[in-house]
Amino acid sequence: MASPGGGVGDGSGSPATEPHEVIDDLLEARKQAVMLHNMLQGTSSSSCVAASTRQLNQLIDGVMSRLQSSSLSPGGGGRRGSGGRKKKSATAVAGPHRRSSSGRRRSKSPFVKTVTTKELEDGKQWRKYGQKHIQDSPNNPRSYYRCTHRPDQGCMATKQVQASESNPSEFVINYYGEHTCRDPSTIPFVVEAEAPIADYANLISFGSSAVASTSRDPLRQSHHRLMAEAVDTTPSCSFANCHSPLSPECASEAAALSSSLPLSTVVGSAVTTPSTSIVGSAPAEYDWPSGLAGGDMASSFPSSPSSLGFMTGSLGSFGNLPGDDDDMFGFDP
DNA sequence: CTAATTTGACCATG
DNA sequence: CATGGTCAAATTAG
Repeated sequence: MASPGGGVGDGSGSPATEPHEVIDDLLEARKQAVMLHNMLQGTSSSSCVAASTRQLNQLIDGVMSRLQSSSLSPGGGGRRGSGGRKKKSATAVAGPHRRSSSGRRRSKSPFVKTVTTKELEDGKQWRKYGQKHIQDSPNNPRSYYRCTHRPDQGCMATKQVQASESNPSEFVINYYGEHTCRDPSTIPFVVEAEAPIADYANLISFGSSAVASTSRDPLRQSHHRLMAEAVDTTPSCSFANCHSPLSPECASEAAALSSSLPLSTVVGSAVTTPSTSIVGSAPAEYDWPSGLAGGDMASSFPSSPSSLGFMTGSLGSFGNLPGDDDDMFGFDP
């Protein structure tokens, strides 16, 4: 059903929660996430072992309940057409054009990365799906691309390419979303994740464990491992300091973690061009295209290490903590 | 033939 | 209502 772009039939029921309630929940969730983050980061050796498990569970519980309750529930079906699409001249006319789309607008700086470069190649495969003249620069139309693997892998990454007004030889590229696809040719590692990973799944997946568990996504075998990598910065710290004598597993798992760590962190090398300036930002409220709610965006694959130096954080939704830590994203020029 | 692009229409948001 | 993002039929390229 609900295949991307397909039927998406009705936007019927669904009580549509009040926006401020949503924000409220999100704020609360964020607050707790911050606390969680602080706990993980500021592991004063004693508090690590003592306070940890229970309080962490409580916090995560709180965050999850907030994220799952009221507004953000995946099944709620608030997303897509949000009510009713009206479809003008198709229903019975059967004219040359049958529209069943919903143009959703993206304004509000979303999870976007802006890159100015001369090179259009970035190592990924994009399919152009639109082009528009925009007010901003009438001379240079904006082209809309999305990942080629969207239909088969559900990769929701998109980008907008536009020639720079000031520098016609350069292009301003906006990247939206993250690649959940993988290059079939360059699969660096095969993951046979089983037992120990489950812990991380619980730890990391806040909203997604519940959500993703019902997902019909066929290729989420390796998610856990990858997610573990994505969050590496924080938990590895706590693991390292924790080294509780009670759990040898902790150490071994930490080792496993850190060993897989560099994979996702060091990739920023072969990006695209010698000189690219990145002006990216990761604002607060960005509702992913179909991520949390749609249930068909499967957490995150870092994609092929050779091409993507950005968007490695699966926790991007929580990414902007008020402090100064955007280390969750691998945005390092 | 299949896959990618072009292009105009549709539609949500401000 | 204007603007911008997306869809999908039609067209072109491989």
